[in-house]
Amino acid sequence: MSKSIAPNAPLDLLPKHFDSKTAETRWSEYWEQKEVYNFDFDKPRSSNFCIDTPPPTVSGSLHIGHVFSYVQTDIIARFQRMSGKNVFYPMGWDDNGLPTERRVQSLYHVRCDPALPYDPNLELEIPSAKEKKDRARTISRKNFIELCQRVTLEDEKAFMSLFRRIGLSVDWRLEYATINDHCRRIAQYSFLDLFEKSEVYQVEAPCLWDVDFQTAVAQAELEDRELEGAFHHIQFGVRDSKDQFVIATTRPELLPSCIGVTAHPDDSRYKGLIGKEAISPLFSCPVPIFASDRVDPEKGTGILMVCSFGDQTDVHWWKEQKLVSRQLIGKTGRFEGAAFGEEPFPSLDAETAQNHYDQIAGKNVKQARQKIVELLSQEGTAPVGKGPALTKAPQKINHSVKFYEKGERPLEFISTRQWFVSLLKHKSKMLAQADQINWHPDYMKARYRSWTENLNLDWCISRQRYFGVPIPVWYKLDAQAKPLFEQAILPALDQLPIDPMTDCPPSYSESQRDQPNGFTGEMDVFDTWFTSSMSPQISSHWPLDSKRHERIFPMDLRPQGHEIIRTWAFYTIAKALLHEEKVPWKNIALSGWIVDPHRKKMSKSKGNTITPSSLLDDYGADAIRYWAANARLGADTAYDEKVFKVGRRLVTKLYNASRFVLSQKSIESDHWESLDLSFLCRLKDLVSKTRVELESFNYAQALSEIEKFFWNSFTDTYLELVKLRAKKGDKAASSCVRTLRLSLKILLRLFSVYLPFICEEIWSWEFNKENGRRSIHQMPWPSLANDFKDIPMPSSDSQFELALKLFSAINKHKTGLSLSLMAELDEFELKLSESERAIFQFVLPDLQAATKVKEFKVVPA
RNA sequence: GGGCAGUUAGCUCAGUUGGUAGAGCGCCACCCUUACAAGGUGGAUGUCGGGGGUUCGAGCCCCUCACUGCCCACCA
Repeated sequence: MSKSIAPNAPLDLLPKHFDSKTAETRWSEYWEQKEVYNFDFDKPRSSNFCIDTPPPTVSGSLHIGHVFSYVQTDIIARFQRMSGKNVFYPMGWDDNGLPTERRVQSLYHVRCDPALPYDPNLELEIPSAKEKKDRARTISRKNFIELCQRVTLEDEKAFMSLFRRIGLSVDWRLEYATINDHCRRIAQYSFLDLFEKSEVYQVEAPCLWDVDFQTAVAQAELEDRELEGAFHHIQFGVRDSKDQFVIATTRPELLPSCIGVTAHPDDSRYKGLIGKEAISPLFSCPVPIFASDRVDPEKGTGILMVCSFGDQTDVHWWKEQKLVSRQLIGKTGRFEGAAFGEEPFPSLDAETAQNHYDQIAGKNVKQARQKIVELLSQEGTAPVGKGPALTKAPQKINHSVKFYEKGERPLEFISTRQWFVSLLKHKSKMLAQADQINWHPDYMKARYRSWTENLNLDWCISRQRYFGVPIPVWYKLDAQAKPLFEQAILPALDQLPIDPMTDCPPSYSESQRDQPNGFTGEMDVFDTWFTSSMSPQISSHWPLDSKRHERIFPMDLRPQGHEIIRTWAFYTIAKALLHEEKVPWKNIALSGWIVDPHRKKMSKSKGNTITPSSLLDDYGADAIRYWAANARLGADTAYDEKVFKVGRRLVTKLYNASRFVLSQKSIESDHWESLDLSFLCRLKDLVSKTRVELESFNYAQALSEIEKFFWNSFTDTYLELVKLRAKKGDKAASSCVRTLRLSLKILLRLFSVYLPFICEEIWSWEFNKENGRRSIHQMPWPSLANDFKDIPMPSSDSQFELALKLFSAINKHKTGLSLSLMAELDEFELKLSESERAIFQFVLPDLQAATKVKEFKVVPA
């Protein structure tokens, strides 16, 4: 604990320098021990301010971006707390999901194989680089999950220690991890509730599929990437005719999956073909030719092949035209076997088709493309004529291709059975919900709107992965032990959380698992957003504790990054709507990004991140917080170490000025000097202004005002003016010493939301004793009613304004003459307006003392 | 292709309802001054992205163009 210092301590008793590192540890422990940030569960909703803290993905990487946005939220939390709110400020860890799986796979060099039995004695060491060159070891799902939990536990500790070090005023009793029992219970209940409301469904249909991770993904997780591709011009024949036409495709390898051909209904070139059947080259497969206004006659050759499935439009045509499916690319991204001449692969020349396809089967997309282009280039492959079906050399183009945001190969549309949440039918409600939320900055709402308006797939929530919350469903098996997916068995609320792979459904016994007429457990887990979209309810314990829920939900503030509006914000709004027809929060604050000097977002994958710990060592937590507080909401910030230096300088100045102020002795008196009151008047304006700014989340503007006041008005002017008077020991001295102390007391509280460590340190020297030894962070925010009561406040700060102006003019004069500011001047001429002359007498004594001017000659301006 | 931001001093950024362009850093000069040399005082630095318009007056309002970043769409 900090050594306690008597009021009006001589300067030399106060430590000369501020040791930020020891102060950070000391005060973090103090706040924890004194429960300074604890939420009071007994208070009514109206007195609470609830924050839906983003649970960071604990994937091992800590970077300066984490510090940036979390500090911004902390400033708002601290302000609300000092404004009298009972602040609910939890911290969660988003630990389940792919980032953790990937980390475990690479750290331990393992892969999960759900078919393997659990090995309770598995001991894994972190392998050497040499061992990592061998094939990865396969382990059971349960062993794999245990490894994930081991890794995330370590990561969570590192995150927690960073967050404590930067002084987040989190109530750590409210900590959660999205894989823990409580979160699994809430996520699974969410599913049960949606199931009951018929807002979830399962369907076997073409879904977005990542062939590397071998899982379905949702529309929100897509990313377009610009890739080099090529238009391949391929000749098709027409059945019972000598006609031919040429399609253009970037995916020639899908030729064996061709299920149709389409052109625009108004395209005169192809009008005559509509309704006929096209014959594909190599496979001689007859497919219908139909018209569609989705075809752009300008693009390619204006006629194209529909495959199962090249893209979402193919899926659309497949459904619309009731085409057959000729899915050939399997879940691993390789072409599966097919028998040509049999349904669904008819062929007018089955033998040749099979011969061609045998050269494709087993290949991945890239290899298959190469092979098929090679085949199409052979003479005689054209359905009409004797040339190659590939009518000309491929034309290179750049086009955007859909990827899973974490994936490395383009997504495929693959038909699989997946669970979905209905969203498309709620679009208009989803848009209306957004209008009930205040967006900061306001223009960010447009991103939510455009995403919602353009949404074209329901939310695929099932993932074929391992480290996640299991979908709480079992299925009945028929007499052949085939699952009856439409006969889902759901657990009761009080059974949750469950794992259908190890838990048994009600009224069944474990011996019936996977047996004829028994049951089978759902293997899939939820999309991680399915759990994190419940973060407000995870905190409010819906539906388990309705009293708590009502006191916390809807929350007051959701802070988050603008890149996850379409995921986290969107899904959270959706869940609150579907579960309770409510909005999850009143406000959403979107923080900007940290960008590198080239204005690129800092991210681990780009390798341009900065680790916070060395910066914290060099500049101290308060200085780092100062940097974060400088950026407005929504605005991206260039990483610039100069700002840390400015922050450190502010901390030092605050420390030194406070040492001076608190070492001044004063006598009992209620006398106030006019100039002192004038200065307080200016401070009063600052107090009102900053409150307004902070209430609307404009922490950066408020800081700039406070800082400006502190440097220009307080340390550079007022303090210099009264420095000598303060030592006199009379009534006038008492007035300025009380003014200094009051100002400091107010300024420290204003700064405390930004610089909690230095402010607590200074507060502990003396002010804490006046208030029953409370932390500065438990003090009320400065207010006109409390801090200025019993002080005869003037109506304006004109006297101080004049003093500031004259003091600066005299300093300028001395500097111009290369004189020390302490140099004496015999005479100085002041040009004053009439109103200035009227108040000059109140400014004169301190001005004279501070400037050492023997005589002022006042002339009219 | 549609949309949202941004473009202000060498750098990073403020600029409230239209009223004589700002801060910090950097640079230069001066000052060892009893809270602070991890300091202080002062100085120089701008066609406010280009063009047009409204207005007595535009960094701010309107139109237009350019560039940067992002969001969304297209994806044969």
